[in-house]
Amino acid sequence: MQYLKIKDAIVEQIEDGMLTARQKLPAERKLAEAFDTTRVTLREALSMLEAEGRVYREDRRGWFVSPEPMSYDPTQTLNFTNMALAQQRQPRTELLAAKQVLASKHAAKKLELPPFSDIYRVDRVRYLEERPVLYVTNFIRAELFPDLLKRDCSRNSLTDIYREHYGVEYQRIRYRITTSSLQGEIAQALRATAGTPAMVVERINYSQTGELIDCDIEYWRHDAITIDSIAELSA
Amino acid sequence: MQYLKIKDAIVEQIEDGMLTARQKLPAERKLAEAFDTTRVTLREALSMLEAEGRVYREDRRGWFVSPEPMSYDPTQTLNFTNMALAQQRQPRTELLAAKQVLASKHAAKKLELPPFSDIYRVDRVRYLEERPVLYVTNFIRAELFPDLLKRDCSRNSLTDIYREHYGVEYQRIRYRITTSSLQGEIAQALRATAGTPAMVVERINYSQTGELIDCDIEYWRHDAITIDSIAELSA
DNA sequence: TCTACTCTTTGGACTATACCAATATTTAGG
DNA sequence: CCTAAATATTGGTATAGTCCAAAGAGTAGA
Repeated sequence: MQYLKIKDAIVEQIEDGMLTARQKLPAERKLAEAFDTTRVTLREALSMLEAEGRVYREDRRGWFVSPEPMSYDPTQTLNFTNMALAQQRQPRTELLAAKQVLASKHAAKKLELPPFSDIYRVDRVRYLEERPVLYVTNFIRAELFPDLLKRDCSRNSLTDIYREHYGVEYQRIRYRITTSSLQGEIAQALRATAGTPAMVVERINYSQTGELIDCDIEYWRHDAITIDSIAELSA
Repeated sequence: MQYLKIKDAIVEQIEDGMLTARQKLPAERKLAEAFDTTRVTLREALSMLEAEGRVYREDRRGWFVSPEPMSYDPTQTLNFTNMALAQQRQPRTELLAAKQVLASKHAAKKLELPPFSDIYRVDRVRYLEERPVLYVTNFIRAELFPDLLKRDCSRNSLTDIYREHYGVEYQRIRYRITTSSLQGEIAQALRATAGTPAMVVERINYSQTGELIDCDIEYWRHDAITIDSIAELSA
């Protein structure tokens, strides 16, 4: 089982600091030669390291050393930007689309609305140190936020807009965490190869008055995140 | 991209009910022939389905259709058995080892104890419908539970023993969720191939009096679980 | 009927190679 | 010096086998 040795060798180089976070590994053909094996076996080893979250790849660009994951507490309202800054990371957000649409079956169900209701849909990609790590889609009950899209969604966080312009704040969050893999446009937006392991966080958010506000689906590159939280039991 | 067609064909068969939960897929060689391709490509497709959580494999035994994941709320004290029963699933637990050991560096740190302290270590494998899905290791502060190992750990849940014999209950839980992959003994115990995607849940549990009781590391087959919880924000 | 041994099938791992399209790099041109 | 076109490199996908050890099935013996 030769790929174990390859794995270990690469892990050692990472831990010894020969390879540092976000650094590109040599080309597959070069690595395969260095380890005296074929690309197939080499890629087997790399895929395993990818599953462990030690390396990641960018589609057709190569393999890179994974940086430390960001710690994420779904029970905090802290938005991505503030969460990142609190951890001395460099966040950036790219707005892909913000528009009013008719609710899909899936979105309508999540928002507890009849099919084809008017909702807002906001798609964003979020970066850490210029690496795209998160693809988020928000579905928002339109009737709660008239003219939401006239606010500058590309510069302000949604939670800030909710609070400042509509007096609405998150009070209760239902979340679900699953593992899956990145496909299609989402994979592309994250510069990932289809099939890259992912962590999926789905949240449904309720306001102070118990009203359902919005829901979001987050696709994280799985090595970029660790969920970290505390639960108090009321017993 | 032929493996996409293979994926879709298999997904379709699952969704049409031709293949049902826990059913074994045909042998790789048969499938490869059926799709007119090589085993390498076929395995590529299967690995992708594995990453998506639609199929799983048992080491050297073959590929199977993933059943519905179990929903797991880390903020509930419900132990595995009750959680499973509440969801009409059939749980079983196998005790691998329960012994008093000297704390490893890692365990000592988690338990906030000096190195080489006396602790209990309990290793268990948990099954759903006779499929091994979870490998748990508990590290327990020995001084809080004299003679714990004389109780029947193989028949009773740890939380029950804590409560009934020592009057200790969980009050606060710190948890961390990561994705990784199964390796070595853990993979073996779960009948998994090394490298199988996994969800890792680490918990540190505190009692009513705020005292650190124990911690546990849970390795889940990633397709067997979805984390499902609610957070109330105190704002 | 149950156990122990044998044979066959199957998954895991690996070699060697090939083609294509998207990158990255170099070169030529304004 | 900057831009655009030509070229080289590289990752993604696929073919066609091979070898091995574990698992499963079948068989013979107690």
